[in-house]
Amino acid sequence: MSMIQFGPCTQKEGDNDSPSQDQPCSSPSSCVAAFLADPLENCDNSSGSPDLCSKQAAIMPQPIQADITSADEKQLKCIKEDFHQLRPISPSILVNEITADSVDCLTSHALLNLHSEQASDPPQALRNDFTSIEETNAEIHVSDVKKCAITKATKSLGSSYLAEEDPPREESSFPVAQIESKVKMADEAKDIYERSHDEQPGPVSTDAIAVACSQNGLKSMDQNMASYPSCGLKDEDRDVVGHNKASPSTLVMCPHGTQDANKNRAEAGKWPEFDSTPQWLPESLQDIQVVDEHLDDPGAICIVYAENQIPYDQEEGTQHQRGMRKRLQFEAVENHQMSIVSNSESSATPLDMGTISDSHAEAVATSSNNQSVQSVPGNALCRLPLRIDVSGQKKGSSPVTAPKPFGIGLHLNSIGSSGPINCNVNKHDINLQGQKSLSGGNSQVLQDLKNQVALTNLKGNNPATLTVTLENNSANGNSDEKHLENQALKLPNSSVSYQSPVDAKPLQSSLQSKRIDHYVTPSNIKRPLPDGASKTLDSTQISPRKRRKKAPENDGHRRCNCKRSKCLKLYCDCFAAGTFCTEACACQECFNRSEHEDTVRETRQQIESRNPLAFAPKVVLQVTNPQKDNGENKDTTPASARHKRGCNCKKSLCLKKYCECYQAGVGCSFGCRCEGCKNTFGRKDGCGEIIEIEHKKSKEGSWESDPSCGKLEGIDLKREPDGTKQCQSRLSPLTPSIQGPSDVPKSHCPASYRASPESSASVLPYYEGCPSSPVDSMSNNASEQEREKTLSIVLYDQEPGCPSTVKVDPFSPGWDGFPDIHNLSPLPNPEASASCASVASKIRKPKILQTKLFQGSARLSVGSLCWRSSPVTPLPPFGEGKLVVEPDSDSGVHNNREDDTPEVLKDNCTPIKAVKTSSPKQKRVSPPHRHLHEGRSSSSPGLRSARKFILQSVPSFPPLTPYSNNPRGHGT
DNA sequence: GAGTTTGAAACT
DNA sequence: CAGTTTCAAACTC
Repeated sequence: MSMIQFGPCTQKEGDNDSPSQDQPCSSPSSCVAAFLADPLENCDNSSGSPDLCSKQAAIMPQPIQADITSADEKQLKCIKEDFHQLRPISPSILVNEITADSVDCLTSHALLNLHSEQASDPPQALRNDFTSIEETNAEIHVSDVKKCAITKATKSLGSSYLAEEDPPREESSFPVAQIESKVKMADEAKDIYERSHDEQPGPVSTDAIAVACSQNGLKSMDQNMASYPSCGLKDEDRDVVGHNKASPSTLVMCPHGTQDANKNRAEAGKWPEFDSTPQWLPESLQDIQVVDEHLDDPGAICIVYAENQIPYDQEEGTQHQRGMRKRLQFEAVENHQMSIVSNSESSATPLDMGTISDSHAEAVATSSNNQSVQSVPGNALCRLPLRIDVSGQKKGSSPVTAPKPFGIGLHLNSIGSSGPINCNVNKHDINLQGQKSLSGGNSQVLQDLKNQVALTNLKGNNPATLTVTLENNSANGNSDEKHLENQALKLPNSSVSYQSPVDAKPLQSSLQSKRIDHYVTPSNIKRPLPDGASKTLDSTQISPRKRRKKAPENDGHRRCNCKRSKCLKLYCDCFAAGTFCTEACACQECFNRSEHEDTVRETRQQIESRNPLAFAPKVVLQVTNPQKDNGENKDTTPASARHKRGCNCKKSLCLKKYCECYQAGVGCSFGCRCEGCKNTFGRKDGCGEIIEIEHKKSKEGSWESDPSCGKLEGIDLKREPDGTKQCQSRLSPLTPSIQGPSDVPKSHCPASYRASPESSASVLPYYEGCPSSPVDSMSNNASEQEREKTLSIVLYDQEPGCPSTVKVDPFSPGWDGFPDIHNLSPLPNPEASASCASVASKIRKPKILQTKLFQGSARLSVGSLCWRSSPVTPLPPFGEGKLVVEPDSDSGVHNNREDDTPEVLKDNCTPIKAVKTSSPKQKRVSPPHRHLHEGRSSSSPGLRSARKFILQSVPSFPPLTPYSNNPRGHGT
């Protein structure tokens, strides 16, 4: 079918001459953008003016709107043709679906529109379309999960349709009321459009979303097209299109680079007549604007979210008319790296998926308010590095390009937990909470949203807080969801919270860098929801104790139980998470309420003054940048998560939730000062399981006793005076595994992990993306163990430095999720270094190389990720964690950006401070750089070769560079 | 459910 | 910066 049109999304390998133009569909979002753009691309083919069509359509960076250039007869024709072709497919629908599923928080609105406006479209058609889409996905690199999401979305649509015709068959489906509201909104938009149309034929205001497809326009398109089969255009439609007057809901996706945008802007004045682009955009597009403004980030996709589109029922009227837009920029994360799913096919990053689906759900939820959202695709992890462009939001001015997402972070304290998806974007804070099963606790959710919004406002500077929480309602989850879950992470609950660090600083910094940190909070992990946690109960009515017990699980949101801190200290999870306490909290004398906003703000500031990172995510999920998402990297996993500061466990062995690392479901890192670490997610040694082997040999009693240890031999764990473990490698530097090409990749994974737990390690917690989730691994213990052995050994060898010995200052600038090679090298103690030196030294490479190695390993080691977590490791009761996905450390290498460090971290943490914060008590030896050098020099050829291999095999991470499949863009 | 343990956060 | 205290969650019984 016409679906072929979408094919381009994948990028034409051959066509990618102009970076700006061709954006690889590295990430779902990007794919989506491409998707949208595709139709236009077709134009290219036909018209011969490739750039024009596609660019116009896609480009539209912010100001976009105006981009639509003069109507070229030819183009018009082309457009018409394209349109005609698309028509059958109902591109808009497709877009909507895709958007909903793939784009975070973007599409819900569009979806609604669909329901309201496109009721006429047969669900089946949609399904068909989706099917086509799914087919297309392969090219697009959409993971299966995503596909599922799409499918689900489709179903949802279908249900929606049904709903219109036949009221709510499903609770989760869009209620008629919503539809009506949507219609109403559309009407309003239309009115606005008309008015504006009369008033402003000219350039589109910043608010207006580029693609002039107003809802009306879409509607007209859909409705009117029928009457104009030939071209599907009507005068009316033309007008709509031609006038920038994009309705608030207008969404534009522009895969193209800024340049194009500028170009379009220049032409903006011409608008009118017809610019095909806008018109052709699907409705969904109307709602969402995706702009790729980043020159440096070819793959990055910026999504603009019109505030007015936020479906808050309450705010419908006002918001619609507002020119403010919220822009989400999704960095096209290379799915591979992030890909969680075991599915080889899925190149899509879990994050993306989660984001998408969540967004979808979220959007729906938002629009519907209390309505439950059904189609939340489950647990897909959102690894998508999101970028929210907050800058432009408040004022509606042209959106400023948001800084590339550094990553996703989990705040251990983050409240958001399971279930709800919160997208708080800046001022308006699009705080959407979509719950799969909204049947209950809506009020609570609402309250939470309010709180968050309030909080966001409170944060003021805070550019944006996006919290996406995917809650896995196994109970309620439909098969699709479950399916997604399975594919995705198998996390019981995964939540992604995207939060700006609560404060302005981060914001500021982000503004500077134009980036925002993304925090992912798998709250689910941390605290699985109990069944029914409907927490509409008034907390006050419940005894503190009861509440306390209940609180944690509520609707997935963490509830505090503070008694003395007044919820104004970091002890308070709510406060720490940057949210207000809710009724569900059992806290006493709580000041963390909207009523005390000022107090809260002040307190926060105070705390931040003390520790700039206080509100930063505790766990950083580092996303490797998939440079090339050619589909080659399907198996690579993306990221790793580490507790920034590291834990300091003494007695819990990092096997209990006392341990923040464990709680967050991440392995301990070098930054941890824990003693006797047995974190099943990964040991701080970096050696992870590898080191365990040595335990037997090691003198450390605790370690020796560790049953888990001993898998691997050849490495000695040595404990440092401070309790940290040192590992001495007895292994020969070169192990067969290393040499073996096939093994190399896997082996790398661990290494990466070890390399810089905090820094760049890009290994995601197994649960997140590892195909071999704990469960899986458990099933495959034998093989897994064996593999681990091999891997561990290899890793060891490859490890730049003795993992255990190497300590990275979590807070060091490099740390922030970026692998700071600087930090990597050092051996804590001479002895350790010496012991490790033999091995490590051989391994060591230039910082950059190491980084790449990590990245590569991350990517390559889907299995490796798993590897970290012991196969046997039970699924930890994940709690909420704040996971931040940060850009690849090494991205810097590829990246033009000078500093990849997340803004939050960057700004707030000076090295000194960082250090201070990170480890007051920990004994860390700053890594002697010399070691690094020595290591390099001494590195054995074999090792070198191994690394080389790694580097070669692993696509460089374009940290900041857009994730594009397009090789060109990376310049690798 | 009460009490204990634990480790982060806060304080000195 | 290190040590101590406070705090609330996690855990145990």
